[in-house]
Amino acid sequence: MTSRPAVSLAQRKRQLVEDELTETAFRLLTAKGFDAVTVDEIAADAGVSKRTFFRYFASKEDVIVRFLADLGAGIGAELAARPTTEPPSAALRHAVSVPLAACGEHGDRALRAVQLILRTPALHARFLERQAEWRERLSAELARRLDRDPAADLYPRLAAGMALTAFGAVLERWSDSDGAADPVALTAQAFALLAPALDAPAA
Amino acid sequence: MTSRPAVSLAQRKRQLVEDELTETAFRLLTAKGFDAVTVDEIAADAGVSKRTFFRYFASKEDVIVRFLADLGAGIGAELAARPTTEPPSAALRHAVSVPLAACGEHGDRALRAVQLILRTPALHARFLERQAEWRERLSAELARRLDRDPAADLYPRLAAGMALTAFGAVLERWSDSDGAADPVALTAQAFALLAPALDAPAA
DNA sequence: CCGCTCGTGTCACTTGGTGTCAAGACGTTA
DNA sequence: TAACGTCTTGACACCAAGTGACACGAGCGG
Repeated sequence: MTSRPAVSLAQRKRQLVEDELTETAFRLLTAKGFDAVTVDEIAADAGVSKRTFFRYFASKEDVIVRFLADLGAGIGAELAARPTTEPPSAALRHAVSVPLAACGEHGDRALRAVQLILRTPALHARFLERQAEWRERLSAELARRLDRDPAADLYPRLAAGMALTAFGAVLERWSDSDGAADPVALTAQAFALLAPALDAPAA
Repeated sequence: MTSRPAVSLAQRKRQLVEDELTETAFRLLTAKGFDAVTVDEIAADAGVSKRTFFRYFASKEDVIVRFLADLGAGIGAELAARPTTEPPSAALRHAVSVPLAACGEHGDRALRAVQLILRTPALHARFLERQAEWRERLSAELARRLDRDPAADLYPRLAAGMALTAFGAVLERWSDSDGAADPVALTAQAFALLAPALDAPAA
């Protein structure tokens, strides 16, 4: 009777467990603080074993950070999708705006995740690690786009770093304002400041 | 007969233990890799107990990272020492050059520390954490210096981020070149690229 | 000489994280 | 329906990073 589902039952179960784990972790961690909650506690509360928790997440930090990490992972691809005619500052601004805008829309959930991350050293460290990965992708994409030699030329690396500096600054402002500030507007401001360096004629 | 020493015996003993621990950790970690060495091993090799190790260092990462962290901790102070008449790009360049030049002079030791840090995720993460602290100091100092309101103005935060982006990029190049590249020259290049944004007329 | 403080070692403990294995749920085929 | 292979899970043991408590000994002041 029921048509064969596009995703198997097993896959849906897996997704269910992951969601439950994320949900539970989120609730407990925001309520009690990162260090005051053990993985055992999260797992028990979600109705699975500790071992299962680690089959879904690489670390305790991962549950929270993955939230943002997934958003930012696409930055490199966003940049690649921008027309080559666009000056770097505009292309980077658009690439960075995508995850930031997504944050703004996700509302409360994303806000609390960001606040937790920025205020918890362990989470912040993991987040910075992810950013470093994004930076490498961005840098490579910029080098390709502008046909620069990334081994001899500092520009791609610095431009990628500047874009992510803007990203971090905007995220911080947004977090500190409890979501009141507009991420996209802040991004525009930041890139207006960076543009003179980003778009300077080739050295 | 011997005059009362400026530093007490106890203090010198403490320094001795710390140096021995650092030395041992450095040797073992660079030889076998970060994950392949336990704290027990380092402590035993240095002739103390694991407990003592943790009385000197907050974590396994700390032994190595403190190396660089101590260098960079002074960046904020360096900036404060620069004349106010200097444009931001020059002042920041000098502030950042100090620890970088120190790296270049320390020779092999610093180089291997940096390479270990940049290639080991756990160490890299801790290092990024430290950098975030430096950035806050730098940002506050810039705001004071230029009389900008750090709550409303993105400039201090972004400028500090740019300076540290340059710092990181130079460190990476230096590390990848096995110490062949000149850190100070690289820093000059980097800041030449950033200057148009750093020194842009006030928004 | 006595007592004090400080650094250290020992021991026990918590917690993050992993390897292993056996048991159950599911999909497939006969 | 029965049998088979795969995937996921829980239970258990285990390792290593940290931490707290306490007892011991060396140096120092009275």
